[in-house]
Amino acid sequence: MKKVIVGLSGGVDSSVSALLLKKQGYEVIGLFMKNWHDESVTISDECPWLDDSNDAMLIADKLGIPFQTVDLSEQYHSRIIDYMFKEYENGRTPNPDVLCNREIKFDIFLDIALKLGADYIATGHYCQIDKIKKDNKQIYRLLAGVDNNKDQSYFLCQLNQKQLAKAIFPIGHLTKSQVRDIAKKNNLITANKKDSQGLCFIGKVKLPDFLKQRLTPKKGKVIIIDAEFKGIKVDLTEVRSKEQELELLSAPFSFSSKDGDQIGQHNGAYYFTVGQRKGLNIGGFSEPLFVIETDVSENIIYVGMGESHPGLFKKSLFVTANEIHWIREDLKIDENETMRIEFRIRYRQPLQSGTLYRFKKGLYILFDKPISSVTSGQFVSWYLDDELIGSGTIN
RNA sequence: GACCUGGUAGCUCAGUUGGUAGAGCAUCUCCCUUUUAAGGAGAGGGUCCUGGGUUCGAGCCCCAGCCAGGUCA
Repeated sequence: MKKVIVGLSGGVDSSVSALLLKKQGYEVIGLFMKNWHDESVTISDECPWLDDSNDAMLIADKLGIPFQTVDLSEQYHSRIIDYMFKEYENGRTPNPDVLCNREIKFDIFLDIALKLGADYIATGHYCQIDKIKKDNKQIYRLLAGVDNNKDQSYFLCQLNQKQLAKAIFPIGHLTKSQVRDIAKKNNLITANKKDSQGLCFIGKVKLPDFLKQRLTPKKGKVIIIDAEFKGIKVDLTEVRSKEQELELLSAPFSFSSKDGDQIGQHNGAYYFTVGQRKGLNIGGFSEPLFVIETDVSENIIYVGMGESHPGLFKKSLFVTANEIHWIREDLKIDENETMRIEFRIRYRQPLQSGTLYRFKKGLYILFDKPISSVTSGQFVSWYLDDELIGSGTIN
């Protein structure tokens, strides 16, 4: 009998995952990860993990499976929190939950599970794994969850073959409402529990407040860039190669404080991110203002008025060579090769179509249509149909 | 110094022939969502510059003053 260790979070998805594994005949063990202690930065009034671990325990009890708790907060701190602060400090916008899967759930947690003698680990993610044989080699495909509204493949975009080989996603073929129905029919106490939100393991936080723990407030200028400003237009007349064209199209704007009027002050450019609307605290305009660029070294925020301001849109993005990640290494393209793909640059974004271009320095994606708020530090993941085949950090 | 224009929610402004005020933006809350964002719904918020006067009644009319911007000497 194969042994599976399931990460029980105390939510309905992992509860049903454990239940289904049990019904499929696996030897199932529930493991609860505690990764965060500090309640001072969360918004919710109560101690979130205490309820969750309690629910996880009750589920394990109900299913008649062994249950354990592990405290990975030290590793979570060094691998996720530190990364987060470093990225924000550099003016990028990290995605800690993508990292959490790569570094915690499918690395440290996986190790623990293997040491406990597990054959697999399982989580309640809405995504699926498919196995194929190619050249006599076993290949694992990461597929989107059937529930189009809940597909969480994006958060697993940094996993590799080794990790996928050990992973089971028992609810990926179900919709959220089916999962809840199963939970109800089996009298699981988590059946009607609200979906978890906020940072994985930490919960809801107000980001600027969270960042203030380590990034000290610094007053700086907010400058408005006119929609007609010539520095926004990309001049392609002198372009000689595709690589050069893509470089220009994906480059960040290099505004200076003279390119527009100062309309206000902020408390630190690194608290803001491209595409952001709320929190600027500047009114008096006929349309909302959006951040179109932040300059952390000069501590300046550049904004534009209206959601269709040209400064919000990009035609291309770049991933440096060492940050390209292929889940399907057998499909990876070499230098000077291209590939038609679909992609998304954030969770729940509808898939966009575009073309990959691989050069020595890295990988470009040329979008079929301009995309708003392309944010450095975020992950782009690319797909063939519903299979996620690779990802990278947006430069 | 004279004249002109304006002083209405945090900001930018609208308020018809006088009947005790509105819009956008901002803010807050909720929803959505394993938080880059965005998006959706709702809410709060005004001595209508001050002091007089006319009127049953004034943000709107009259007078004086204060403040801001402008024009002319």
